[in-house]
Amino acid sequence: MVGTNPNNLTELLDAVLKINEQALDDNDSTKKNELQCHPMRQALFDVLCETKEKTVLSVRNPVDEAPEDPQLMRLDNMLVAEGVAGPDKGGSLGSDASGGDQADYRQKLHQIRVVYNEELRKYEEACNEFTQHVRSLLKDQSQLRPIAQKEIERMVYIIQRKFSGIQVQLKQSTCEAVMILRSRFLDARRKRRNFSKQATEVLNEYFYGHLSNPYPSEEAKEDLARQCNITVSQVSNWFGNKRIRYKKNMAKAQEEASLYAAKKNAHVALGGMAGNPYGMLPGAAAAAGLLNPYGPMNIPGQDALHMGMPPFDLSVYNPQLMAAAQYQQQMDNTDAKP
DNA sequence: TATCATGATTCCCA
DNA sequence: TGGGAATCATGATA
Repeated sequence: MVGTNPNNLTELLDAVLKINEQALDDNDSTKKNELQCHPMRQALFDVLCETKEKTVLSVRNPVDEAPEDPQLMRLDNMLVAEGVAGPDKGGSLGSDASGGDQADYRQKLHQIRVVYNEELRKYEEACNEFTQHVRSLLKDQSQLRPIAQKEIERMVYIIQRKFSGIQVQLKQSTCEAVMILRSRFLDARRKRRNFSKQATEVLNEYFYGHLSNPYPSEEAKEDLARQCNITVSQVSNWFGNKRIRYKKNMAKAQEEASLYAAKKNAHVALGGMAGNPYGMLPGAAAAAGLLNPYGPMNIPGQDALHMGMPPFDLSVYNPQLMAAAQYQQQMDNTDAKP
């Protein structure tokens, strides 16, 4: 409690009441000054503040019950994880998303980031401006009525809590926008897009070139993925599908196989032995373009292809053809199993 | 618009 | 955990 002389206090209260009665206004500067300069002014001010503190403000004390808002923390964490808040990570959908989608996703995420930061900046500006305004207003008011610094701080805190609610809304709607964007692009992952013709060529060449063991190693998959400009998991999917479908539709697959073998062999015939992965003899390779490369198998139209050609089995010279036969045998054995 | 082709997903198994 | 098999979903084509 502030130490005061009761007589002086009464005198000052009288002065205040007198001033109030006379409806203190801007023109009454003499009275104002009188009040401001009164030796007991500060003492009375302190007493009134203390009383006010005890009677009114003790009922609610929000500053003491101010734990960190868990919702806000969750939103903050999420925004940082998604790359909207904090350092710009560029956004990522994981390895399954195709390159074009990734870029599109990143661009849209960047837009959200820009809008979010802009709104956040505006919010902070407004919050500061309003807080400052209230501070100075209360400070002015404290000239005339008992407002302690503590009360001003409390008021500022209340204002900031209110603004915090707006901030939560902003963060919430930003999170929602990111979620919508994310789900849209993850759904787009299911959108099937055919690989380029070149990519299919590369994959088929590898498949038919390794028919005896059409299971590319991780390194081979990575290499194929690079060549085809697709992901390793797409390569795995492709080989998984290809093996199954080759087995299911052998006749058609064999036609395709002969096509690829012919293509490869024609290339070898032109280019000689250099770079021939199958080690085929050039002469036989040239013939392979006309013959069924999967000799031991039944290929539609095989007889026509053989017309006028000596009846020899190319697979003797071509490991690829041997491999095809082996794979065929393997498939037959698998199918024969109960 | 129906049908086929094909990339992706899911479930199960060794 | 990788692969087989079934299935889904969508693109391409007649």
